[in-house]
Amino acid sequence: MATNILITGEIKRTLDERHRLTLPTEMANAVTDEAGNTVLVKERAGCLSLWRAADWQKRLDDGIAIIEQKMSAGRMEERWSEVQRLGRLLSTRSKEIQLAKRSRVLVPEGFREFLNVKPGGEVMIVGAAICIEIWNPSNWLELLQAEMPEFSPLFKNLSG
Amino acid sequence: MATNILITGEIKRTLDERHRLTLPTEMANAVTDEAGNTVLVKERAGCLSLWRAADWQKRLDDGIAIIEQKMSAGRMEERWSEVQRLGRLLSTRSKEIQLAKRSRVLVPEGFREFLNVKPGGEVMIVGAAICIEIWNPSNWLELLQAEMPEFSPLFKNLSG
DNA sequence: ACTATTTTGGGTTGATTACCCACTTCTGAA
DNA sequence: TTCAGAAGTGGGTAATCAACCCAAAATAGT
Repeated sequence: MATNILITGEIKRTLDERHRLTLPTEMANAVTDEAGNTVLVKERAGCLSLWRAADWQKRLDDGIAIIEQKMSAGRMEERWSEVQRLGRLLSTRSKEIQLAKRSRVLVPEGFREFLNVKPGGEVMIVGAAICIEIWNPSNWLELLQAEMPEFSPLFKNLSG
Repeated sequence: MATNILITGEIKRTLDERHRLTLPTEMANAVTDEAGNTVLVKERAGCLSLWRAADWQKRLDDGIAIIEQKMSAGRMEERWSEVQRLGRLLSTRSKEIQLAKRSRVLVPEGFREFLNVKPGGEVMIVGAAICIEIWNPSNWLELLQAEMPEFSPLFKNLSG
């Protein structure tokens, strides 16, 4: 459950008929904190990510700090609505869950349309260093095609 | 019933024929104070919010403080309109209610048109950190589309 | 005061999910 | 190649909870 190890790897899995998905055990452990909690996040259309709840909290705190900083310059009246706004957006974007048997995710209602993979369909599970991402295969391909050109020269340099 | 924990979560519910709707128990507890009171507030067209009575009071007090501050600095004519505005706010914007058993809210007369959801229709219930909000689904979608673009870059920066 | 209508609380049902177990597949060692 | 253990998959079952329905209570109207 060490966090100082980067989460890596890419694997294809299928979503079962009940919207469940088994993660590679190693990855599952990496996104489960001491309390057994994980946070599921809507990243972009066709992509969800999973975080150790503790790590996510930290990221969130940083975000709040920035907003507070901005707010302190503004009027008191606006503080309330800003906090409200942040909370609201957080609610749509993320949800705390726990993995069944420590390695199976149930993709909850509301996250399903976002991922846009039908039960029985395939997803890509990708380690993204600090979290893992669950991709709709076609969105994943799209991203690769867009980003590979930048990545490729880098890769050439390293191997040359 | 701690206030230092953010209220989060997003869920779709339906309004019954009697203008009632059941909240998730956890959320219901979060907006109910020791005396069992909750305040229902007209937030904007298509959106109502629910507060622990004590928290709402605090927000009101902050608002009053600002108005007093403005008034003492401002001209006489502004006094009246501000006072008038405050009065309207107090009498029409919010109402103290209590949740029925099983965490059921009755949306009172006067708040119904504001929410603009027909009995039998659907609403989104959204945790907004310090309160929970009840949204007309189409207004909710509208807001998300408007605010998501500004929200996402903020978080992108944090992970980079 | 009695009836009709609305409001409120409580019970029921059906769908969803958590939990569990059994079967299959994969991996690595002998 | 075979075997043992781990990893992954599928599915049955029980518990949970929202939506619905109904009965009791409250309110209004005549």
